[in-house]
Order: sequence, then structure tokens, then C-alpha cells
Amino acid sequence: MTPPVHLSLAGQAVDVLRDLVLNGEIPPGTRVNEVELAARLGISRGPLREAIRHLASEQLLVLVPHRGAHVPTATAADVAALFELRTALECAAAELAAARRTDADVARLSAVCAESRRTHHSGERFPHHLDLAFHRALLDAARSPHIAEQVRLVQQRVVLLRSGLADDPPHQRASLDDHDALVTAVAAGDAEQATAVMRKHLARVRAQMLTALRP
Amino acid sequence: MTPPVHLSLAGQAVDVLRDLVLNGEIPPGTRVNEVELAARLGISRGPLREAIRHLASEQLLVLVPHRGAHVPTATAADVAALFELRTALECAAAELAAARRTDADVARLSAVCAESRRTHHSGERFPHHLDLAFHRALLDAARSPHIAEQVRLVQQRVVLLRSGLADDPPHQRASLDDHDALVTAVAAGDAEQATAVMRKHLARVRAQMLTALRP
DNA sequence: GGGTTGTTAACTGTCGACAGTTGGCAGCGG
DNA sequence: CCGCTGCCAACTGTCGACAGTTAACAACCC
Repeated sequence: MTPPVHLSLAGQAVDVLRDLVLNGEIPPGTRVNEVELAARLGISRGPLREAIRHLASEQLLVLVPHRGAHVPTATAADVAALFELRTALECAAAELAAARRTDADVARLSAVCAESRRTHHSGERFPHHLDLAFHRALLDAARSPHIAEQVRLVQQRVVLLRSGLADDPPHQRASLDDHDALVTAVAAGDAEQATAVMRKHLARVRAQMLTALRP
Repeated sequence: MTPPVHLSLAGQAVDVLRDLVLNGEIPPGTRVNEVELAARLGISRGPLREAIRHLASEQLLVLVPHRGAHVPTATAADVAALFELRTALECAAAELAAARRTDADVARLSAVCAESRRTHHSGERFPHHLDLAFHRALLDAARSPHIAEQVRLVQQRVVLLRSGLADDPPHQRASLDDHDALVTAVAAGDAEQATAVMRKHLARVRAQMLTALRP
């Protein structure tokens, strides 16, 4: 029932370290000490090093020769460049989803949208995990494992960049509308419309992140 | 002059191992023995393991717990799924290139095309490295480092899958025409046309690889 | 006093060795 | 003759220790 059930210490360390980075317990800019972290995780430096390199390949850590690893800090240029990649990938996913979706896919997407609106209306907070769930459901509908994997990696980076950034209720409401429009386009099998909506949606998210990054 | 100038043994091992895999010196399906390869490279197992994990993150190797790493074998389904990702990335690159290209970019692209035609006419072989050079020049014109990096990884996998596959002169000529059409569209700044040509080009390459994979 | 150089401590990069697991092979029983 | 069980070799996973490098601090010279 737990998908990431790694037997090796290195595999476990990857998951633990990933959570530490994404949850902000190792804030951006912090250097990672191998011996200290190895002791904290109760493992040796060998597996930990493999885990660090793995996270670096996911770009959740930055390696500097002879100076160890540190969590990257958010840059405006980084956000812009990253969203170019995200747009390319998720627009393609939206296009494929519109062409391949089943009724079950549409039902799942609608369910996530409904759940999002409910929590937004009641608690007035749009939890990010529901946003991620929506984009993941769209990826499932696209049925393209390689694209899905790459989107997962990019979204991880977005989560890291977004950590510590303020929320913006009007933006969240607009995102909900975008999601609804996406479901409509996908349900109708309108690939062109789906990509157009996705492009607009990501442009909005990108703009919100850039403005939240300024002060 | 040599960009990948790694100081660490692990970094060097990554480059050596990558060449070994891409040049077919470790054929697909072959298992990699850590102690043997470490001795062959004159290094210890530690750095080699890090190199192996790195190549696995680039999907040039497949890791099986307690059974080591092996070079993946080409599957038709794999080619299809991979080209979905490649299409998404390179179409976006073509679109950005059309919007951002400079005269120098166009000159470089034209030069690569001319060189390709010359070798094709004289030696009747269309060297793959010129094909790669063209796509790389297009990426430079797109000026999107993240997309460029991902395309580089995908193209590596394509090279691996294509290793051992027969060439097809008519297909090569069509590819040359595609490249010329791409240069024209990019030079004209016609993003829509550039993505359309790229999509068609990649569909052709994908079809050629799938037919060459059948027997 | 500012800049430079020598020193030192901390950390990464690397190595060799040990332990645990896997797959194959031989021997045994049916 | 076929299937099963127990052993064995080979390999991976992990650990602790050593060597090389970096950066900061302190002493020294100008």
C-alpha cells in the first residue's frame, strides 16, 4: 500500500531527504553536512551520498565540488525558465489527455475539482495538495509515463520554489476556474482548447509566483 | 576546450560509462559487474556506484535491487512513449526558437544543414552526429536551458535505442528536407509553422525507428 | 591599519573490507 | 527421470577509516 517501499538504505534516505527538502526542514541556501546528516538518519555516509546525488539529479539539491550540497534558492530567472519546461510538458499532457481520456478519467478530474471548490468555499484555503492531485489526475488521463515522470520532477521543483511564498486568494479562485475549464475541454475531447487553457493557466501561476517572489 | 572536465573520479566515470553505453561497447541487456568495471576503470567501487546511479537517473542503465545494473533493451512501446516526450519538448523548443532566434542562430542552423547535405551527397551517409548537431543548434536558438537539458537526456536515450538499427537513405533525405523547412520557419519567425514541421519530422523519425525495430 | 601569507580544522572524495542477499548447482527423495 | 531441498559461490549493500582539498583564522610584513 506504500508505493515507495525501498529496501535499501539509500532508497529510504532518498525519500526521507526529499521530504526534508520539500517540507522546508532544510531551508533553501542551507548546506548539507554529510557526517551530521548520516548520523541523524542512522546510516553511513555511503548510502547517504548516493541519496544526495539522486536528489541532485532531481535538482532538489545543488552539488559544489569539495563543498558539498545545498538546497537551491528561488530565482526569478529560474522560475521563468522552469515554467517554460513545465508549459511544454503539461500542454502536451493536456493535449494527450483530451485525446485519450475515458469516462473514469473525467469522473476523477471532476471529483478533484469539486473537492477543491468545497475546501475553498469552507476553509477559504486552496490546499496545494489538491492542486497537485488535479494535475496528477490529468497526467493519468494522458497515459504517457515518460511525460508524467518529467512533470512530477518539474512539479517537485515548483513546490520547492513555492515553499515560503504567500498565497493569493483571487489567484486561487482563478486557478479553480482554469481547472474547471480544463475538465470541460478534456471531457469534450477538444485537444486544442485543452492546451490553450493549460497554457493560460500556467502563465497565470507563473505570474503569481514571480510577483510573490519580488518583495 | 573539453567541457566535461570533472575533477572527481565519479564525474570522470560518468563520462566514460556514458560513452561505453552509447557506443554499444556494453550492449543492451548486458549486466554490469561493479568490481570488474571498477578494476577496468582503475577506480574503487564507491565512485563507480555513484556513476552507475547517475547513469540510471538518465535512464541509460536500469537498476535491479541486489542484481546490479544492466543496459535497457529497445522496446516498441518504449520508443512510442519516449517520442511523446521528445515531441513535447522539441516542439516547444522549435516554437521558442522561432520567437527568439538571432541572425547568428539562423546562420548556424543553415551551416549545419549545408554540411549535412554535402556529406549526404558525397558519402551518401547522413552521420547521426550532424543530426544531433542540428537539433542542438535549434536548442541554442530557443534559449531555454531547462528544456535544452531535458532534450539532451531524451536524445541520449534515442541514440541508445537507435544503436544497432539500420539506416534508411530515403528517410535520411526526408529528414534533410525537414531540417531545411525548420530553418525556413525559424528564420521567418513563424512559431506555428516551426512546431508543425517539427511535429511532422519527429513523427517520421519515430515511424522509421518503429519499422526498423520490427524484424 | 590593510593586505598578504602560513597554519589549521572541518569536510568531502576515495578506498578496502565485512555482511546480507540472490541465483545456481549438487545431492536427495519421490 | 523429475521435483525438491540444502549448500555454495558471486555479487551487491553497507560500513569505518584514510587522504586530499577548501576555507577560515591568525600571525606577519609593508
